[in-house]
Order: sequence, then structure tokens, then C-alpha cells
Amino acid sequence: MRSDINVPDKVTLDGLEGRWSRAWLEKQIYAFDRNKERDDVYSIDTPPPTVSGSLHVGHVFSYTQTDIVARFWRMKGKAVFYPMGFDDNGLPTERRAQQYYGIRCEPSLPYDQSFVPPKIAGEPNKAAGAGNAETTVPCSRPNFVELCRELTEEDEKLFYDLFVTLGVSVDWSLLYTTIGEKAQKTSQAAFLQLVENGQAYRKEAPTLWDVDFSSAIAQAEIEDRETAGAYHKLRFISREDGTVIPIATTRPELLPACVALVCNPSDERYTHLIGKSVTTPLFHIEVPVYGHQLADKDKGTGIAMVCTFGDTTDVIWWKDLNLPTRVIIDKKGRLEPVDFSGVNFPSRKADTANENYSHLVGLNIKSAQKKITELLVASGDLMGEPEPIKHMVKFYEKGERPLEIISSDQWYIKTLDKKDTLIDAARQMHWHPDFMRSRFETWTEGLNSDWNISRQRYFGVPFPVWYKLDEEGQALESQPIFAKKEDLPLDPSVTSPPGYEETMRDQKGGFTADRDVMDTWATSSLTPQIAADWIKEDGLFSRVFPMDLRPQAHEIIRTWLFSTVARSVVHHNSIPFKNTAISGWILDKDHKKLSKSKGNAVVPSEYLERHGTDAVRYWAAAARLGMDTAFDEQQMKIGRRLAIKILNAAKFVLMRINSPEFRELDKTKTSSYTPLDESVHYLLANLIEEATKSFEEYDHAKALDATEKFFWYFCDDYLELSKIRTYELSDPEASLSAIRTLEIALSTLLRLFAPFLPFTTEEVWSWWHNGSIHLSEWPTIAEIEANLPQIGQFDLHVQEDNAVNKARELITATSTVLEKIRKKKSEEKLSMKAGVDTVSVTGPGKIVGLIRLSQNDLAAAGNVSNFVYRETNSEELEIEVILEQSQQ
RNA sequence: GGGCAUUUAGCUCAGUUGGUUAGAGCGCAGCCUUCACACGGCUGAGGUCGGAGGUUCGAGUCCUCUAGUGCCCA
Repeated sequence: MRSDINVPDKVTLDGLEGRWSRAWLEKQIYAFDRNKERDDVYSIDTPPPTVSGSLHVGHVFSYTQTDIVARFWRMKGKAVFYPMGFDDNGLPTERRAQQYYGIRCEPSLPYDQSFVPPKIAGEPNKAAGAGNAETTVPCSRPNFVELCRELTEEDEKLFYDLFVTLGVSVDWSLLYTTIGEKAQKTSQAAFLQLVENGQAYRKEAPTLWDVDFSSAIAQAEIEDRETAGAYHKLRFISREDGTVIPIATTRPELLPACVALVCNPSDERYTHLIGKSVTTPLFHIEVPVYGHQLADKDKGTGIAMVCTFGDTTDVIWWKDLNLPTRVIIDKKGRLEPVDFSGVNFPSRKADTANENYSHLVGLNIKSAQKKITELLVASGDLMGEPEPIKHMVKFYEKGERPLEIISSDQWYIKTLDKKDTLIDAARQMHWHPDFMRSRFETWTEGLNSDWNISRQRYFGVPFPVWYKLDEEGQALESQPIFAKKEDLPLDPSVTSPPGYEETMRDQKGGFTADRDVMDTWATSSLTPQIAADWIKEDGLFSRVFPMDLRPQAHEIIRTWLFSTVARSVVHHNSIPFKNTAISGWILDKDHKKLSKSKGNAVVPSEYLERHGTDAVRYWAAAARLGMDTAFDEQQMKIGRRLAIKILNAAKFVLMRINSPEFRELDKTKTSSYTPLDESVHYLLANLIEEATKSFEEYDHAKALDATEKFFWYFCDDYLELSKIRTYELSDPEASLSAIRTLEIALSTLLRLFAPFLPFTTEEVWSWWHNGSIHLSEWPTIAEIEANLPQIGQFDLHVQEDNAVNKARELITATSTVLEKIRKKKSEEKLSMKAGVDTVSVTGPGKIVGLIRLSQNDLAAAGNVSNFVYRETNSEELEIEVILEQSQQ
């Protein structure tokens, strides 16, 4: 505390954000102290926002909640490791670059130094987003990556500005991006470590595939959507007796790829067919009939055709029954040429089959379905009309067409063999709220494949891998060449592998680069390792890992949270963080999730400007973790009112402290408190305890609520009750008591509010302190005790419940009388300053006694001349207020 | 279909280990202005806690069933 106090004449919230956020940056008050030991560190694994996405009020909401936690621990004396990352890696950026510039990546093109994209800021264009060839201009991969990076830089600037305005207390020197060099190096090094440990492997396998993005997709990126389809009943013919077997399918276009039929082994309608074979219509391929538990008797006709591959069940049958493979769908989702006289497609009537198939070649799936239906009708093999149904179909979460299943070479990380370990790890972590853990467990238990981390995309972290080419120029996928760790990060399409000359690239007997990039989650799952410089091995990592806190939204528990736990387990045999705070969603007034596509998205800047940052933070702070929260501008107005109230209350207290008459008092004379003032100290201590405990339990909303409640009591009642003693110094002891209490209460309340309202509290703090409130000490009970005289009015120690209870009773009783006085004046439509002749208090002796202790303050605050007390045995407290004659 | 959560005043939400007449803010109504605050203050009306049953001396708070809503998984 300074000896001088500077309170502005006119207080305002306007302009605080700019002034203080600049000061904080300049003084680097949020810089992480790398010399602190692990026990003195509080580390946060901040979610890197997707910068290609729009700025959303959801960012404000969840990042504020984390910032509140960070500020609390910083004031508690921890060195807070609070980095920020920007997620600019991957498909969202690709799509945005495609839309923004009207381009698409064409890897076969050479780099063009003078390439200029066709437009600078185009209208969002869905077709362009998917790289539609008709609306975009092709460019080389290096050109494409260059433009992606340019774009992300612009986006990142906007996000930076938002977070600075929000007052998020990150250490910006720790900033990383998920496509940046450090992230690339970490991802590649981690990948190589997994290969070495046998935890990553490459395999050709059927994979869920998005035909528009032309890339494999992992289980975590899939969603089921209810989709309209139709059962087409096809006429298959038994080879044995020529009877007709009707097969209902929603994918008639896959008929050429049919490899078997399956029925349930307990289905008597079909058991006689098991082991026999039937002939497919149109293509006349003989396929066997099998029994399998997964065949659903109630679905369609109860007997299904197995194709290469209609859905994930087909893949299971294909594996379990060791069925052949008949690929007809290419990676772009079109029917590719096949020969029905060959070994793979052994038709009994090859000419007819080839003729029929010739109508389908080159068509996309939808057109092929239409065409084959016509062919089936023409040949009489479609039984009845297609029967429309609604069914669940797997989609890429960012995709628009159903996923296909395509066999290809991919890199996988082993997860299936670790389900129990992962669930166990999740149980070692504290979840806030705890029930969110079940999402993790449900998801993990439902895993059905290892984690596919290859994506056939362009803007991402490349695999540090090459393949040998044989003498025919064929890549030997089984003979990967791995980069050396010291050469990372690298792009294998630019750098040549160890022991090879660049001239051998794509030459027979030479090498070729792995063209894929990593799944973005393969990088994002390493945010603790990236942020804490795991690969540098400079000691930072061990000071912050496992992290203390991972904040995130619940919608990415199965992706980000899951993959981070998985990586931490395979790399460190450890949990990645001790606590995870799950923030809820922002809903609109109709309780619909806010989203750009629904058109109800809310841009935060306008609200930050209108109400001020602290007001918006207040709205976010009042929500408990995990609770979906309505976007509520009203709540922001309340926050603003609170912030203004703090300014004004502080102004009053500091002006009284600073008043010349008070300055002249001999402050050494005494240090006793009036009963009311002492009670305020006890309740302050109680508040500190409650707020601290709530914070430690990750319930910041409760801490705010408790602080706010006390603050309003402080303003509405205590300030009014003690006011007279700050103006009239006839009893110096009582005046000193009031002013000291006001000062301690203000100092305590400001610090309790500081995590929530960093700008307002810093402003007030600066009026009478040097240094930032955010680096000041979190209030403690010990501090309150130190300010109390050895023996207080209650003759009790502050931590004893009795003292707090008695203090609360005194304050409640005093406020009750004040309320009654106000009520009387309000009923009589008088000013609160109207004179009261007599207040008579009738009730139990204990309460009456407490009220007597506050008589002087009540007399001053209520302008009361006389008090009359009557003690009774009744529990009831009766208060009669008699106004002065002239007032009636 | 399985699971998680939620249902408390017109609205948004608190209600700790079950214990006296169920809380707050907003909104609403009425009143009060210049000495911290009209970007204000004071006072008031308004719920029996989704529904049914049970445990208990006593339940918003525990148990069972049931309905609505949201989400996760299949």
C-alpha cells in the first residue's frame, strides 16, 4: 500500500481494457518462472482454438473460465504455466484457404513462384470448400501450403486480439501453433518413438473413407446421421434348384462387388442354403451363402448380401468368413472399370456382365444406384418397388456424403489393446464435473479399430518416412525408411532419406516419399509435449508435466481428451493431466446450441464493447463447469453493474481513508473494533475460507457467488451503517474501527474478485497500491486474524464456528432492524433520510442484546432518535418503527 | 436400444452431509434524487420444488417407477 491515494473524480469502466492489457503485456506480469520446482507450479494445457473457425462467444466463455482458475492459483503463489496455442493445422484451414482463395491443391503440379490465387476474399463456397474442380483453380502443394500459412497468420492476429481484450492471463512467449516447427518436430519425433516401440504400424486395411476429401477418416471423426434410403429387393437365384432368393439392400450399386450372402444361423427360412451358392443378377457371379450371428433376421428379407464394402458389418464378415475382395469404388467415389471375365470377378456370363457394367463405369455412387436400378428393372431382377426407409449412415463429421469403405495403406497407433489401461488412466484424473468421465469410458469401451493417423491431405504434418522403390518402380510399403531424429522436422517430399541422393527420388530402385499427412489429432494429442518443449529436454517438461489442468469442451472428449490420454500412456506411461475442467455449450434463448450453420452464432466483440470485458467475463464466470449455458446479455448487464459498484464503493472507502480529518487522527492510539465491525472481520474470514475452498474444488461459480453476496451486504448495509463514523470523528476509536474495517474489507473483496473482474479490480488497486493486484497475495484467514486485536468483543478465536455464528447473528439482527426502518419509510413514501422518532425492539434477550450493540450505527443510518428495548421469552422478534410527527 | 445429465418463482439459476415459514438476480409493481454510485438506491408481490409411490419423527435433498428436455454411445 502506498501512502498516497489517488482516486479519480469520475470513475468509469470505459477504456480499462486497453490500458491494463497493454500494461500487463509490457510488464510481463504473466510470465512463467522456469526456475520454480514442480510443486510450486500450476500448469495448464490450454486448448488451441481452431483459428480458421470464426471467433465465437463460446471462446469467451470457456477461456474466461480457465483464466479465472489460472488467476486464482497465481495469486495463491504458484508459478502458473499458461501457454496459448493456435490450431491452424489440417483440414479446416485447407477448406478455408480453398474458399478464401478459390484454389485447390494438385500435388502433381510443380511449384509456381508467380502463382496468384484467383480471388483474395471470396464468399464462402461449399463446393470450393471441398475442392470442387469446376469452381477452383489448381495449384501445387508448396503453393497451397504457402497460402494456407498466409491465411492462418491473419486469422491468428484476430484471435490474439480477442484473447488480449478478454484479459486472458497467458504467457504469450509460450505461444505455439499446431503447424509450427515445434509442433511438427514434436509430432514427427513422437511418431518415430512409437514406431520404435512397436506402438505404431503401417497396414493395408479397409478404412472409412470420405470420397469428397479423398481421405481416410478415423473412428473419432465419424458421426451417424439419419438418412433416407430404400430397400431394393434383388432377385438372386439358387444354383442348386433355381429358386429365387430375394435380397433386400440399400446399396444395389454394390451388386457387382457382391462376394457372399449371409443369414442368421438360427433362421430356418435360410439355413438350408448355408454352404450352397447362388448367382447374382445382372453380373452372374456365383457367391456362397454363410451363416453368421451378425445377420439380422428382422432386417430386410433376413438375408444380406456382402460386398466390398457396403458398411462396417461387411468388413467383419469379410474378415470372419475369409471372403474375397471385389473393389469397384475408387478413391473419388466413382465406379472403376473391372473385367468380369477375370479371376477377381468370375462371371458365368462375362459378356452380359461386362455389358451391364459398362453403363455404370465412371458414375458416382448416387448415379450408379439410379442406373443399376434401371438395369434391374429392365432385366426383371428388381422385385417390386424400392421401399423407402430411414436409417443411420456413417458420415465424416465435416463431410456431406456417406462414407465409403476403401482398402488402403495407413499408419495406425495401437489403442485397442489398451482400453483397460486408458480407462484406468482416466480414473486417476479428477473430472470437473465428475460425470463427464463416463463419456470417456463409453467411448473407449466402444473402440473398434486402432487409431488411423494417416490422412490423404496436404496441409498438415508430413510423416518423416520414405519407401523403397523396386526395379519396377513400385513402392515397397513394407519397407519404410525412417528419418533420423536429429533431422526433424522435415518434409519427405523435399528432403531425401538418409543414404539416398535426391536424384533417386521416384526412380526405379530409388525411393519415394510418404505423401500423407498426420491426422490433426495426432498433433493436437501432443499439446502438453509441444507447449512444454518435451523434445528440447531442457527440464521444462518435468516441471510442468503431468499438467495440473486440461480445460476443454465436452464435445471433444472422444477426440482431444482421449487422444491426449492415449499418447501420454504410450509415450510416458502416465496420465497427461491431473484435472480436467469440462466447459458447457452456449445455447440461445430456445436452448439450441449456438452455431454458425444455424445462423444463431454470436460474435463476441460487439458484446465486449457494449458491456465491457469484465461484464462479459462475469456472465461466463457465473456458470458452473460442464453446464450448458444460455447466452444471456442480461447477465452481462448485471456484471457491469457489479463492476461499476466496485468502482464506486472503492472510491468512497478510499476517499474516506484519504480525508484530511481522518489523516489527522492519532492512529496509534487504539486498535479495538466495534461489535459490528468485528463481526464483519469474522464474516470476511469465513468468506475467504469458502471462496478458497470452492476454487480448490474447481467451483469458481460458487466462489463468485459467495463473494458477490458479501459484497452487496457490504455496500447496502455495512457502508450505510458505518458511514457516519467516517464523517464524524467525535469518537475517534469508533471512527478508526470503521475506517480500518472498510479498508480491510475492500482489500479482501477486491482480491477475491480479481480472478473474475481483472480490469476493474486492477483499476481500483492502482489507486492505492504499487504493483498489480494479480500478483498480490490471495487473502487468508491469518491476514484477517493479524488485524484483529488479541481479545475481541466476542472473546473468541476467528476460526471457531461460534464466533462466526455470533457475528452472523449480530449482522443479521442489525440488518433486520435497518430493513424495517427502510420498509416503514418506503410504505409511507418517504425519503430514506426521513426522521424516526422511536424504534422499539421486542424479542429474545440474546437478539435484543446484539441489536443494542449496533444502536449507534442504526441511529445514524436510519436517522433514529430513540430506541426502546423489551426482552421477552418469545422467539419472535418484533420491531416497531415510529416516524417523527412531522413526517406523518 | 444402452448410458449420462437435467426438470425449483414469468426468465436465468443457487440450494452443502435430509431438519424450523424454499433462496438470489433479472423482469414486474411502488417509492426515493444531488454529501461512493440514476451505468443508482429502497421496499414489495410472486414458487411447495415435472408426476406417482416409498423410506423417515421429518425430503427439493435418499430409493423405485413415470413423463419432458439435452447430450453421449450403438
